[in-house]
Amino acid sequence: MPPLSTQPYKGTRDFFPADMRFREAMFAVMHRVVRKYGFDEIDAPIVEPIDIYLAKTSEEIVGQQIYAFVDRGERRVAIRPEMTPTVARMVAARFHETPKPIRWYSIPNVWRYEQPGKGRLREHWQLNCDIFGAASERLADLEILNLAVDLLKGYGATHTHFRVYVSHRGILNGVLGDELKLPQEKWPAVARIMDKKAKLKNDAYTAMLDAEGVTPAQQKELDLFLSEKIDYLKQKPQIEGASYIIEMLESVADLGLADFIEYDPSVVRGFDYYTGLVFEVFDAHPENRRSLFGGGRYNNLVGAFGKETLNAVGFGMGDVTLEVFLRTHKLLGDQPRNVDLYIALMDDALGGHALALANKLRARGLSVEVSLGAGKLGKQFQEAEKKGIARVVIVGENEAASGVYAVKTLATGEQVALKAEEI
RNA sequence: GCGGUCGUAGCUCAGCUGGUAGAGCACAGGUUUGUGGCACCUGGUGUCGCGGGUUCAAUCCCCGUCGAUCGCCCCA
Repeated sequence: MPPLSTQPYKGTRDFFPADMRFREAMFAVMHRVVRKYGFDEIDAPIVEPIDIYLAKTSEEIVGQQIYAFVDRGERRVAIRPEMTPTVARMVAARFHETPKPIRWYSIPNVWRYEQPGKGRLREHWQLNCDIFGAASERLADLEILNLAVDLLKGYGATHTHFRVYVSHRGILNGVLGDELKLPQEKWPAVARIMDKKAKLKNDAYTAMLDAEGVTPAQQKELDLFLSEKIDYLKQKPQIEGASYIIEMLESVADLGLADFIEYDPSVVRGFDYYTGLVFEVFDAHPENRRSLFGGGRYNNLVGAFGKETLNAVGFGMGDVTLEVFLRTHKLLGDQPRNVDLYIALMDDALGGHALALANKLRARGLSVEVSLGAGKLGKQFQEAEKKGIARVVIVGENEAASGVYAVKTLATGEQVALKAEEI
C-alpha cells in the first residue's frame, strides 16, 4: 500500500494552530457584534434530507454543487450547501413557542462541489444572521443591512473598504417583464449579461443581448435602467420594489449609512427563494473587487415546512472571502498565542512540584505551560520564546525549597524573585 | 468544466537542450552541565507529487493522474 497522502481533501483546509487562532479571531468579532443586536446562536446537523434544498435553493447548487448520497436506510440526504433552509426548518419546528421577531445566527460549515479558487473552496464556514416574523419587514431589512455594515466595521473596516449594493427582486422582474415585455424564460440569461456588463466591451455586450433576441428599443430601456439607477425608479413608481428601494435609501441615510449602502440595479443573487430585498457586499479594493457576501428577504421559505409562514430576511458571510478581505486590507493578521507563563524545570525530580505550582497559578486564572522534561535552562528559554510566552518561572531546588521563584521576562531579561501568590 | 503556470529537504527555492541533488532558513546536538536571543562546530533526512513511457541512464523529454495557483465558464 502506498503511503497515504497528508493533503486534506480538495478544496478543504486543515486548521493548524495558527490557522485556528485566525479563524477564532474572525469568529470572535462575529459573536461580539451579532450579540449586540440580540441574536441567539443556533447550530444543526451538517446533513439534511435533500428535499429541503430541492424546491428553494438555486437549481445550479442542487444540480451540480451539492454533496448528496443515499444512506443505509435508503434516505436521500445532502451535506448542507447553505444554512438558510435549515434555519427555516428550525423556525418552523418551534414556530409557536418562539417569541417574534426571531433573531438567530450560526456559524456552520457548508459544502459545495465547485472549482476551488481564490476566495472559493468546497468547505467554508459561514456566518448566518436571520430575522423572522418582524411586524415591519422594512425595519427588519434595515436592521439586517445595519448589522452587515456593523460586522465589517467590527474588524475596523470603513466605507473606503467595502460597499453594500441593494436592490429588490421585484425590480428586475418588473423591468424585464412589464417594461421590456421579455418572455420570462429569457430573464435569467439577460440578467446574467447585465451582471457582466462592466466586464464586457460595449459591442460584445450588445452582441450578447442581440443573441438573446433583445431588440434595440429594449436595449435602450435596459441601458436607462442600469445607468440612471435610482432616478429610473423614481420615474417608474409602478415597478414592484421601486418605491421600497427609494424609501429604504432614505432610511439608510437617516441611520448615517449613506456612505456604505447604495442601489445597484444589477444585483441579482442566485437563490430562488428571495422575494424582496436583495443585497451584496463588495470589496472596494481595486485588486479585490469581488463580492464578499450577500443576502436578502425570503418570505416563503418557512411556509414550506408547514401551514404557517413567517417573513424572513438574512445573509450569509463566508470565512474564505472574509479572510481575503481582512488580509488584503490588513484589518486582521496572524494571531499570537496567548499563554502567560512557562515553567522551566531544573531537574525532572522537581516535575511534581512544578505541576502543583502550575495548578496554583491556573486557579488564579493564568495560563501556564510546564516544561515536560528538564533540559538546559537556555534551551527552555528558547522554547518559551518560540511558543510566544512572555515570562518564565524557574523551578529548581532552591525555589522548591523556599517557595520563592525566579521569574524572568524574556523580552527584557529582567528577573525577579516572587512567591507563588505574587506571580 | 476549459486553458496557462507550478509541484525538488520541515519552509523558501537553485539544479547549465538527460549522467543516481544543492543553498539559505528551520531543526537536533555541542562550544562542560542554574540563565536564551549573537558567534562557531557537527548532524540527518529527500522513493525530485504519483503512475506509466522513451533511453545504457530521467528531477530534466513524452503521456496520464492528483494537487496548488491564475484566467475563463459558472456562481455566491
